Amino acid sequence: MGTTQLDTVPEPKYWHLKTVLSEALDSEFSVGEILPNERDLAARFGVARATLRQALEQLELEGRLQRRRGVGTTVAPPRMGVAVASERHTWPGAAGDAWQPADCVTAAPPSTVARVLESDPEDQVHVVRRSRVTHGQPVAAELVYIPASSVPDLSGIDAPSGTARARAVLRELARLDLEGEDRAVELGSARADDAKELDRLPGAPVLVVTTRYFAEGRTAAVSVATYRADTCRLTFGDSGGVEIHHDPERRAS
Amino acid sequence: MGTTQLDTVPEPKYWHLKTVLSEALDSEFSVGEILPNERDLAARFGVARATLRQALEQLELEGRLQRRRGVGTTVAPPRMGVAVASERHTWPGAAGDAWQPADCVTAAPPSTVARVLESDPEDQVHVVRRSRVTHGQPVAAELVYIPASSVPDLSGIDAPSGTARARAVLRELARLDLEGEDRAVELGSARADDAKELDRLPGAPVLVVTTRYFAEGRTAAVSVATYRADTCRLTFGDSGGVEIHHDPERRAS
DNA sequence: GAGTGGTCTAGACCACATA
DNA sequence: ATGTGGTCTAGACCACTCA
Repeated sequence: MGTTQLDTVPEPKYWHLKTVLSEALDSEFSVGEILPNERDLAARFGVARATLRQALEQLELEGRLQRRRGVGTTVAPPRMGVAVASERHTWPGAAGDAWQPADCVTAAPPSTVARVLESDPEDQVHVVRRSRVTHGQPVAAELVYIPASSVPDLSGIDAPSGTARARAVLRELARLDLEGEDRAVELGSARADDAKELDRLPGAPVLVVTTRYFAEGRTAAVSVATYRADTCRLTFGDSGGVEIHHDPERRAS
Repeated sequence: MGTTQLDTVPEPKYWHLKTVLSEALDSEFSVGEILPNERDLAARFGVARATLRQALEQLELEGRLQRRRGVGTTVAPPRMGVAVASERHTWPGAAGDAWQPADCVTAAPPSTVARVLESDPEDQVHVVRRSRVTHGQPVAAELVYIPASSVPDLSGIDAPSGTARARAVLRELARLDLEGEDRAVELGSARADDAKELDRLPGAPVLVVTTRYFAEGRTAAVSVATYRADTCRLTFGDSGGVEIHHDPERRAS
């Protein structure tokens, strides 16, 4: 009878915990600071460690925390803006892009890539591996799939693999007239190899950016780039993550 | 001595489980089919339910599965391509956009929004709520923050709130000359209100798209759109998720 | 070797949908 | 009423980092 209806929707403990921790992070901690370990935190809040971990996982997903096995849990800096595309379309490897070619092999593409390349899944393509580092931190790993038909004249290149070959293949690709680009972003989880390169555990959340490059009336190349979802904010457009100050009066010393 | 080094890195059970399930989904299940319940599956694979759930969670994150409390786990259809931006810049609410205005209130924006609006966090702004439905399914919820200075002449509008007011405010905003746009995409987790609108549980993974609209040399409006990360693939560029067929010969029958 | 986060277990109860 | 997924517990052991 007298039960006031305050508990209409009993909030899960981990959700409430997340809110409390989130506010504590704002007010009582600064970037880089180390939190108490999970067992202590769980005891302090009077919950099981698994419940506490559920809250921490969400905060890590949101880029508020960084957890490293054997080390501890630290307060993460704000996500960095990473420019993914500007108004100008350019080939991968164009002057001044943020990627560093690592390797190039010849292999059959995954079926999903073969489909957008409109090629036979059996046909081998060039696969250029590149990585992207920002502020001394690895933020993305990329595979560029290039059909042989897009780089017809590879006669001058003798390196069978390695960064030299990667550079050469991209240079050859750039001889085509780029007619357009097309991008898609979706959530994924890091494969074991990507995870290693991104310094995360396998299964870590990543933002997968798939880019199609059009030339000669067809899809001339496809890139699949895997960004760390915890540390990156992908930016599109000319201002690319840089703060804009239209009003000169606000640019005070 | 005789120990062959096969177990260099003992793969976690849930990871192996995820791989096995993923392959089973490809070969033995079709879209919409219901999987056995978690207790049965766990027993079948000889693991605890929590471990099985860890694998299912990853598969759901990747958009392979859909789980609903009280119902069961089903095989998800491929993610739908959702056009987020095209080469042409347009104001929110422009003719033919995919959003449906729901409401409009006046409130102080969150501090993060106030910062990009370069406004005082205390200043109230118009907040238009919109939702986006594709293939009969809610895919995104959006809040558009519009400073009063961007819609100076609201004299003709008497509706204090509701969809009528939302439409009117957007119409007024569109009188400004749009000079540019700026987008950022990052991973987030659904707030309680968004989760409800997206038919998900709070904390569900979402892709947050923040758009700045520039006019009159400043940021005239900011939109924060929250897309379901499990079902959506965000597309950028003119082809917006639609398959392109450059070669007329392939447009058979 | 001590301390951290990561994995795993075997239970229990709850909220929700459906019949 | 039954069955589903969601939450929670109290342990255990493992992999990793670092002093």
